[in-house]
Amino acid sequence: MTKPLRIAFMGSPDFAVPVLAALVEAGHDVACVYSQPPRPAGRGKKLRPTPVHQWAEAHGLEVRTPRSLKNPPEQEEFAALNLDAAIVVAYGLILPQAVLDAPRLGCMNMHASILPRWRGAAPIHRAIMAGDEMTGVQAMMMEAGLDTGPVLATEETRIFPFDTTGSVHDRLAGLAADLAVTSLDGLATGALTPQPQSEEGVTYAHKVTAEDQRIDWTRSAAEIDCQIRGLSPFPGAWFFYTPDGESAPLRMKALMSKLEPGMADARPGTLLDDELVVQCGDGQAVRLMKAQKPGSKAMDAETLLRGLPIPAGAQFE
RNA sequence: CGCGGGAUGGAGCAGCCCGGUAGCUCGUCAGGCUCAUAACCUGAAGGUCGUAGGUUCAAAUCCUACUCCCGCAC
Repeated sequence: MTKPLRIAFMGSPDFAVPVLAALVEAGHDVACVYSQPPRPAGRGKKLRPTPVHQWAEAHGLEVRTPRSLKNPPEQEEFAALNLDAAIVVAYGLILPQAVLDAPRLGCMNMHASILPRWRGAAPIHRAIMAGDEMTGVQAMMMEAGLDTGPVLATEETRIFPFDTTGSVHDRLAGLAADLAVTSLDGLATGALTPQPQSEEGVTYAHKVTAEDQRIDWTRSAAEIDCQIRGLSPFPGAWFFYTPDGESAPLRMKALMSKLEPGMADARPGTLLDDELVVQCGDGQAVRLMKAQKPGSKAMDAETLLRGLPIPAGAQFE
């Protein structure tokens, strides 16, 4: 690094924490950390500060949690920080033009996809659910549009058949931390020049909704496998299973899977053996490697079946 | 006070409604069988039944409070 910069960090979830930590580690002067306000979350509706908020506080950094940056007083306070740059990672608030323009070098965003594919809120989930084989992180300069700005630097990584959103999330967070430091450096020295995004191949990574989470066993095995891994460990793909002699269906979460050969004449959702191989809609099948039943933790298939045997021929819905 | 489920040897569960000597599937250890094995056979160790009180001749089981965990909602 040439010389320390005076920066603000804006971020909220776990993904952003390693980036903040790396910037602090690199010796930059973090004048202020912006994060989403604490919200009622978890079981008893307790107010919970975001992971970035907690980390910043634990490390003695000033934290601001405005509900919005649209009002002038908030923008003036931001401008008064007299920043070289702001680094934004999954902050969750829209930055108005006045904020984007305030830092001397502008606002740099770390995004978890190869743009312009998967602009928006849930790029990792969407990339895995769509069956993408490659993804990555990018450093880009922010504009008014949603993830439309020119790109400074890219770090790619493969998505393997055994990857989940959790594993890719962690890998990308590490890459993002390194890339943020080098990109900020390159931006300051002029070694890196922002390049406009391609106008082709634009897709949007919409937030994961309740409809995305229910497994439809008539879909293809490949689609279901991607859905399960793309929603693992959070929020989890699920289905219903009603054990023999029970009236109430169990809401089961599927958290890891892999493709298996199916049976031509089996109905989708049928168990082909007593080890959680489930027939899907295209004649193929998926094996559930990790799952969770109501009230308990996620377990690997063998452990789950020890307490809850599920026989061949059972039906998932 | 948002709704509901749960806590039982190392792991996953049953037993609780209708109080009365702690059970299942695994794992571990020892021995056996086998060319051999994560396979099979035999045996053993291992639990103050989440914590604290209460009711009772007697509490895993009934009552009260608390702690932690899970799902939904958010």
